[in-house]
Parts: sequence; structure tokens; C-alpha cells
Amino acid sequence: MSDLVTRLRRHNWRITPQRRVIAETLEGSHVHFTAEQILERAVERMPELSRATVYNTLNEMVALGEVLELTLDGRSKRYDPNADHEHHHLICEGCGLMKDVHAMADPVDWLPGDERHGFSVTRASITYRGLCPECRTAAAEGAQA
Amino acid sequence: MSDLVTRLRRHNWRITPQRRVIAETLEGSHVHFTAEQILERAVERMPELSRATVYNTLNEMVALGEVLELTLDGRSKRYDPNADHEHHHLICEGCGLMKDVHAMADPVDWLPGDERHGFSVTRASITYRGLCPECRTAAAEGAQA
DNA sequence: ATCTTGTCTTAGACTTAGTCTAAGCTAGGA
DNA sequence: TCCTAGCTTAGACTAAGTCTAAGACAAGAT
Ligand SMILES: [Mn+2]
Ligand SMILES: [Mn+2]
Ligand SMILES: [Zn+2]
Ligand SMILES: [Zn+2]
Repeated sequence: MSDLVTRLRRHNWRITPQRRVIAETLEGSHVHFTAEQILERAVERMPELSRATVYNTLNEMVALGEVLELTLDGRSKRYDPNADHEHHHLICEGCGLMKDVHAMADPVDWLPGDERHGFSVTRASITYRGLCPECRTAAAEGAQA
Repeated sequence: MSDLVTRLRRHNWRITPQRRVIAETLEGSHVHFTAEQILERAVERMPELSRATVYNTLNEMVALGEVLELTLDGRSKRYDPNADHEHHHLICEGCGLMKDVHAMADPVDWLPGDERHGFSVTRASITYRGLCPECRTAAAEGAQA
């Protein structure tokens, strides 16, 4: 896992103090934060940091291909620094808990030519849904009562 | 393709004039409309129809499992009446064009047990991305110029 | 036929997520 | 040092969707 700041430096892109704090906030954790959560945490280290800079910076990192933008529900977007490792996501329909997962095959291979409508298909992402252990036991108890 | 109104009637759910117009607007087409687009079109047939009713009704149809809610980008949700046919989506990164596609494998089968984090995984959807024929030729011409 | 009750619909206020703008601030090059 | 391009900021603005309170409607009871 080469760290995000290192990866960002490879592009000709100024690493300002604000951008560094945002990148480190995103990198340090391994969850999938919203822009607001990143702002909240980054502001602890740099209180004058603005919301606009967080949004601008995240959009730029996505455009550079170093951060993934996930829109798994209709709520806020989530940002994933793990862009250099192909992976998919498993989401709990009860509580929203999100896990990284790795499938055993590439879904692009499962799309026959006559289903491609003339597109050049470059990538595919899978969203798995289900119930996490806690939500499952909670549901079972609820049904019992 | 059993029609949406028929499927909705199977649930004990009142089919009011408003709900019928919304369902028929959604069903008639085969694209993936936003709530605003549905409102726009439905209002042509029932001018007094309100935005709140469109949103309420779409949410109810989703809860009944008869309509799919798609959140493929961070913009508005899209509503898909084709909930009784398992399928996935192919999206053009240039223009947003969206096509229904059918994969040759079920992604759930390709998620090993040790990647399930104790979840009960019930379903999976694949989002394919690429460029549609028009956007591809547009991109090629742009590169040439 | 009228009443009752719960459900449905409505306009518009409100919230949330995100973008835009205009001004000031830096940092690096001439 | 001065210039300039790019970066950051506060706050206004927009878009998508939810909530609320009131009225309309519909089905069953009398
Ligand atoms: Mn991830
Ligand atoms: Mn579809
Ligand atoms: Zn859960
Ligand atoms: Zn296209």
C-alpha cells in the first residue's frame, strides 16, 4: 500500500499544507469517509481549513485517479484511498457497514460481446448487499419477539 | 414483462389515480428516469399531481420490491420498473447513456466465503463503465485534432 | 344516505450535499 | 522584488429530496 501522498506527488500537482492534511486524513483510516467526515477530522489538525477546499481537493484526487468516489446509496459520496487495489464492496442493508471484498474473477469477462451495445467496456464494480452479523441477529430476535 | 400496475395490485396497496399515472409513466418507457423526469411527464396527464406524491409513491414502490432505485452516480436517483428481471447496468462515462445488460455469471457465486465477513449476502449488482460508440468516436476525433 | 376513520394528496417550508463566486493569499519564476 | 498563476476562503447559491400540517378522499359502520 504505497501511501496516498506519495502517489499524489507523482502527478505534477502541488502538495499544499491543506492538500496534505486532507490526503493524510483519508489515508490514515481505512474506512470510506464522506466529505463531511473528512472535513470534520481534518479541521482538528488545521482549524482554518474550508469546506470548499475539501470538496475541491477530493474531486481533484478522484480526477487524478488516486482516490475512488463511491456512490453506493443516494446519500453522500464516499471517498476511498485504496484506488491502487482493485476491489469491490459489501454493504449491510441494516446499518450501512461497508467492507472491501475481492472477487475471484473479473466481471468484465462475464459480459458477452452482444451485451456490450458497441461500448468499449473499461471497468466494472460489484456492489454486494446483505446483512452483517449484528444486524442478522437483531433481525432474528425481532422476528422472535 | 408483466406490467407494473398488475404487479403492484398484488400487494394490498391502493391504486389511486395518482399512483396509477406514476406507475404507467414509469412502465411505458424503458429508460431509467429520475423522479423529476417522472413528475414532468406524469404532470402532462394529471396537472395537479404534486412532487411529494411522486417521491412518496416511488419510495413505496421500491419498498414493495416492484421498482429498483439506482444510484449510479452522485446525481439524482433513477427508477427502474424492470425489477422482475435480474439485470445489471452499463454506463457511458462520456454522456451518461445507460443500458441494461445481462451477465453470464452471478457475482454472488464468485465471492469466496472468507471474503464475506460473516454477512449473509443476498444480492449483488454490477455497474459496467465505458464509452458508448458516439463518445468513443468523439474522443478519437478530439485526440486527432 | 350519512358518519367515521384512516389513508392519501397537496403546497410549501425545510434539510442536506455539493457547487459556485469573488476576493484575498501564496509561492515560484522573471 | 514584482508578477502571475494557482490555491484557499467565506458565504451565497443550487439541486435533490424529506417533512409537515391541513385538507380531500374512500371504505366500512350505522
Ligand atoms: Mn474500498
Ligand atoms: Mn435497468
Ligand atoms: Zn449491519
Ligand atoms: Zn456516450
